[in-house]
Amino acid sequence: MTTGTVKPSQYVPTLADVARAAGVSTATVSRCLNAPGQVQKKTRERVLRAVDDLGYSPNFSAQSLAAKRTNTIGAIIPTMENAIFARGIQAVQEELARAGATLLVASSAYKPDLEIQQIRTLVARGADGLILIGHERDPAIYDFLERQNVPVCISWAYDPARAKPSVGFDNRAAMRAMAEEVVAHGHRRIAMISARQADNDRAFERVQGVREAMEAGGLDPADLVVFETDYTIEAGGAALASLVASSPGPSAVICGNDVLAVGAVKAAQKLGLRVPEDISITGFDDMELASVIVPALTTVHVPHRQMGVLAARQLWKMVTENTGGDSLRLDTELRIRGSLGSRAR
Amino acid sequence: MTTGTVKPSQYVPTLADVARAAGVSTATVSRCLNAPGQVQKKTRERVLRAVDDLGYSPNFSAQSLAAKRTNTIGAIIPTMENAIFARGIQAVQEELARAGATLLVASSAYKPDLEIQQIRTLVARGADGLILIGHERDPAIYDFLERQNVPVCISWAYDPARAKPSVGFDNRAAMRAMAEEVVAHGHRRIAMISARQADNDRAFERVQGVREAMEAGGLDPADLVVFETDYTIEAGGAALASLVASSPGPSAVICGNDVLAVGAVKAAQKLGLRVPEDISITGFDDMELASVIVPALTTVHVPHRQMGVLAARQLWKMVTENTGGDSLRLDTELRIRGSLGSRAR
DNA sequence: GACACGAATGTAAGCGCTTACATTTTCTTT
DNA sequence: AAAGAAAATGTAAGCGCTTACATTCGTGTC
Repeated sequence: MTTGTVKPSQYVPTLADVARAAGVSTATVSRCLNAPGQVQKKTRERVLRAVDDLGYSPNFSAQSLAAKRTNTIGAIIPTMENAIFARGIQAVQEELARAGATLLVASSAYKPDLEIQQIRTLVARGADGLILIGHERDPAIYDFLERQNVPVCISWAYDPARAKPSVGFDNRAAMRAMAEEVVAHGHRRIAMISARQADNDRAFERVQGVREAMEAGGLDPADLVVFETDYTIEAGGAALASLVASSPGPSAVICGNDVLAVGAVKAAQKLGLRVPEDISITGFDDMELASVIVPALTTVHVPHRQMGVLAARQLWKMVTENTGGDSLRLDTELRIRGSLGSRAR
Repeated sequence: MTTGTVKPSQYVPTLADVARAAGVSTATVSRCLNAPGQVQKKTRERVLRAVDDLGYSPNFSAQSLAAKRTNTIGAIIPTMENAIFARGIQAVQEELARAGATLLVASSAYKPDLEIQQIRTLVARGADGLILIGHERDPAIYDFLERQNVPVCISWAYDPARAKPSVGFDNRAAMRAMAEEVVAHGHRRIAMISARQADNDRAFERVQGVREAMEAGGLDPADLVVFETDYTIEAGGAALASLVASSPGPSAVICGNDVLAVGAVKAAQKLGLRVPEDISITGFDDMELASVIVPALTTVHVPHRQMGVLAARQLWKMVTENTGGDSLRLDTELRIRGSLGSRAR
């Protein structure tokens, strides 16, 4: 069904139209809108009425071209389809809205080159600052951001040793705590399902965390079998199937995130394995899914919303005060639930 | 940890700098970037080298101010935290990227006035077109969009009788099919957990669908108990608890979406009710959660990704060809799974 | 070799706004 | 009531780009 063909080109009023209608200069109108305190009440009312009458709304491009600010923050996340990013980014948006700024979201699908392209796009669109996930990326792009004078806040990671401030958690320590718990449950044959470490420093850090825990527990970290795959339920399931097919199969499988873990649990059950009696499985993130599944997932709780709020606040401060930012470490918490049991078989 | 204090104000090159460096006019540089065919190979190479050397990238605001287009589409969804919107919107983004356009996402938290504000913001930012969820909103805002000459495509709903083209599914028919299945399973005491109908035409349509199915099945639609609440797992659980506490309790609870249904299933189990032996529960959307939970959710499968792709394509066509758009109906499908059983008690 | 013609390039006028600076008005102060 | 200070408003110069129109260049034709 076609609802029309060619639309008439409507007239959109400009600042100058409002000024004319109100009998003032464009400067006064501009001030009415941006610094109402500077203009007399009587004039202001006249101008605002004209704004209303004409249905004027400012042109963003002109505004930011003239003012050299956009009040816009860009965020580039791996994907919106993972609820944890969606939730964190929702919090960022709400916090920025509170400060009068807008959020531009792009996703990189975990691809470094796509991420670079998105960064360039957002900067070209005049993002006043950027929220990026994880520290690791081509130094050239950091140079570019430096040159363009665009402040950056890293999230979903914490490492005060890096050049850019980060608001997040220590992926390695968090996963180490989880793995220590697994070791404490008597597990010796431990395997891990992870995202590709090469493109993802959080994944890398988490694997390191497991290795550290093994070492601390008297196990040989070289024995850790790491299966790298996509962050999807299906991939997690396939990974688990492949891990248990090997000999000797693991008694505990530590997953890089909850999505993988859910896939692993379902796959294990489909193979006739009982979780946790026959095999223990752990996750990371504590998304809703984790406590809905049976057995509930033992996982690492990450305060995604809070992280989003704090990252937004931090970055906005850097933008408005034109200062470098502070790094902020958030605490994660172990959530021990049904999917982790003591050593089996 | 503070990583810096005051940043030096770096110099960002402009078109004019590139022109000077390459020894051509700004017009030629502009053409090199936007219509390379119009400039001779030799000149083009010289210009592009200058672009590279200087690390030039165009200023978006200036560009769109001059060209009066932004190549930007805005989308306003109720929330990013519901995976189904995240998924649909991710598809929209990918499809638009393919066409060389960018997506701006805002969320309204299901609040009509917040949505209006977001619409105005996006339009002011120069969105060339808008994707909105559901048809129902203040006519004044449609007038505004008409006046601003911003094309709109509605999604997550389908109703060719409305003024704006929609790419989505028939919420009423889809839910009616689900409810007919419930009735066919012998259920007579049916209750529904829904989002607030006043603010949400999809919710309203779904309730109507259930009523139609009851009528068609010889039941009195007035007997339908509708419990309105937020779209969260907890709210779904609370709603279920309250429904079963009433007398006579329902033998089947139809939920407005999967999130509510998951909450309902968990709550029922916590109350010692077996699903579906003691009580049947159905959902809507077929999100991942639906097939992960035990028992798996009987629900209505909605092709969210495809919907996103088609809506994006439709809207972009409206924008570039400056035409009215077509409405497109997508099919939903019943997914009968473990959570629906035959009449109990 | 002069001419016409299309292709390549240049010139310059905006796009709609902000803001430094100039000017006018209003309010104090004596 | 005059002078000076402070507040309100106006003037106009950009911000960095696109694009209509003007100009120049290169080529083929006779």
